[in-house]
Amino acid sequence: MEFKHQPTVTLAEVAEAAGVGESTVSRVLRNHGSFSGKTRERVMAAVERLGYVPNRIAGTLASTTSRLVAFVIPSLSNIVFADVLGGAGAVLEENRYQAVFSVTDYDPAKEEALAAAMLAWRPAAVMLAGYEHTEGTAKMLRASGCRVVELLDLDGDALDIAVGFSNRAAGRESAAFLLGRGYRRIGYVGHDLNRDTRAGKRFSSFCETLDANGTPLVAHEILAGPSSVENGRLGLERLLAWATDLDAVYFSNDDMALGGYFHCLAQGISIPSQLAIFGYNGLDIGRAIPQPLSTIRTPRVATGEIAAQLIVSKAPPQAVDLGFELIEGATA
Amino acid sequence: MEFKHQPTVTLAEVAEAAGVGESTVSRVLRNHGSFSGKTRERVMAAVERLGYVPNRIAGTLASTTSRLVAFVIPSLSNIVFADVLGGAGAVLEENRYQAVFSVTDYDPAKEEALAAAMLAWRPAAVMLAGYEHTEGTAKMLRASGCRVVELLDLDGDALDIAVGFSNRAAGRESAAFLLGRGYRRIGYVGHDLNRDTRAGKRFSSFCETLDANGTPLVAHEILAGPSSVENGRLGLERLLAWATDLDAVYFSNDDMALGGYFHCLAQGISIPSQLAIFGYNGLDIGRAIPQPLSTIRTPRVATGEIAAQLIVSKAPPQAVDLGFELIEGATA
DNA sequence: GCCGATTTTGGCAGCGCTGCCAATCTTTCT
DNA sequence: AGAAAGATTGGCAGCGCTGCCAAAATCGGC
Repeated sequence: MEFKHQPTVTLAEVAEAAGVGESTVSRVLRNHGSFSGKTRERVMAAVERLGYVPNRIAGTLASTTSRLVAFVIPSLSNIVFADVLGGAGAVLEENRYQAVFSVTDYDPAKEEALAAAMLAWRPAAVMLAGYEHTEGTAKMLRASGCRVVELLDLDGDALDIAVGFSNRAAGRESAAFLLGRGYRRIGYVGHDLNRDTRAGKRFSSFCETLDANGTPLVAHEILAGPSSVENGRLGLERLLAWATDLDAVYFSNDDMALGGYFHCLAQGISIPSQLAIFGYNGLDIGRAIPQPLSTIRTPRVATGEIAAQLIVSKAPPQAVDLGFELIEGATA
Repeated sequence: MEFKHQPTVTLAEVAEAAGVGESTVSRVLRNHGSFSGKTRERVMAAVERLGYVPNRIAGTLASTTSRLVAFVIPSLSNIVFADVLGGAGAVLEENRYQAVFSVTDYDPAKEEALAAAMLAWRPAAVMLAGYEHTEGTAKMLRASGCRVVELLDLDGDALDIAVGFSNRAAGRESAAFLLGRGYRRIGYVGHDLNRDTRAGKRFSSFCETLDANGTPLVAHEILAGPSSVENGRLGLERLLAWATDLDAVYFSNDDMALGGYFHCLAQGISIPSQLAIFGYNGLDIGRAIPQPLSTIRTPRVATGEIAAQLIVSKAPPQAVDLGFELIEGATA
């Protein structure tokens, strides 16, 4: 059994107490339509006296319009999604929208199930990470008629709105930067790419760029789990165990790169002279370590904000490229 | 204007298509009550054919029971709350509950407004951080009749359910640990304590413990902004500028402590011989740095999980102490 | 093949609010 | 003062679903 509410004050009771009609109370409370100043006062007094809290469930049903925005994100422990959620949440709050979320754990099947559960709330919009959805998910979203926002990726075809940046471009520019600095024997340390397809896109375009330069990737180490500092450390340790003459390593993101950085610190490998390190995301912590991390800063909070704004303002379908910024730190 | 849905399939249409009554469809879909196997098949076929997605708004209204759980948290960029949210979200998902959230930015007035907005959704429970709420918030929550869970703090009186651990005990044990290691000239670097009252509790009981030992806190530096690695670095730099003979520094949390650690690394201050560092939270990254951070590990994910379980299982009012673990790293 | 017990069903009144429309009250203008 | 134009109101039918209850179908045993 679900939780059953104790009897609460209803709009009808407020109307009764204020000696006005229900619709009048509704108008006053939503500040919509016209009513006199004294009516307003009487209604507000009754609301105050009875401690009335409007029932949004009923309101949403009656108006068949929704101010819910559903987020279906891969993970919350990954700061990236927390940032996006935070950025979007702030904008939605200002506009009296409500954010609902669920976490897929990078599992497409789970994404489909959760998206379906979300649609049952008849949200104004559903926000998801990236373009890689099951066919069922895509079909369901299209049929739902609600707005769909795909976040943090622009390499693909959007269902409706897309906000983010190109991961392929990020991979490409990372490679170009390292090549420009003269590094030639480059390795890669990453986490599970089947699940994090955006990291996969970065990696493949990174490799293509190296190939085009005639200096293909020398070695890579891919760990099964999610990205983490510890996995980054471990990954670099393993990579260096057999690829002994690397001059630079590209990491799937800053968490991993920090792990690599710490490994070097602990092993006395000097950065960047012996080994250069390059990350992805531009986390704040990367700027606070003794040698600021060379990385690409992504507009995570802005992605959430813009996405929310587009929904709130009922913008037409579009893809918004927020770009990213390459940060020349001290590690590469 | 809010988003208006395109006409969707309703339960009545499914009933019509399947040639059964509405209540029968409802029973089959919720797997509740009795119905024959062939009826089930016919209903499911119609559902499939029409692409029916139940409307939870209507269902919730009709049943006056809710499977929404509202989170009112101070911040999402602080990993602590993201962890709690993640832990709770997983459990709620399994039980077909839905998480809704909003972010107060550590502002009690905003918390009150957001709590009110949340109650309008008639959630089964509201989860908040700690005990420090405005009187209005407390009154509203009590009157709502919905379950209330206060998280991450046990030093105070719970409105209904509390899940977490004692921040005062954490502060005390941190002090005792440092004293036990022989440190006597101890300083503190923290972030805005008026807003983060849990950090405030740790700090005050930390100081009390030092006082009781006859070796009061030597110096402290409190930064205005939120906790961050950069603020930790800056805070320690400032502290050491005038408190030159400290032998240990207690930080308001691991983010700050990491900043301090990096400052020492960059300045060639050897840890812990010249200066010991102690944090709070037990973030993973603290274990991946060359010298594992000495800190207190808090059960953040478990806090969320347990809180969600108590709500799902309709547990009676109670305070659950999940404790914490002091980690003897290499920095103190 | 009939009767009571049990399982399946359908009908329909709400859940609490909003949207629409008609009714009432004020103003304003001639 | 009388009429037209506006400004305020209240009534009430839903929004789509669930809960309750009675009706219909099925079952079992003699």
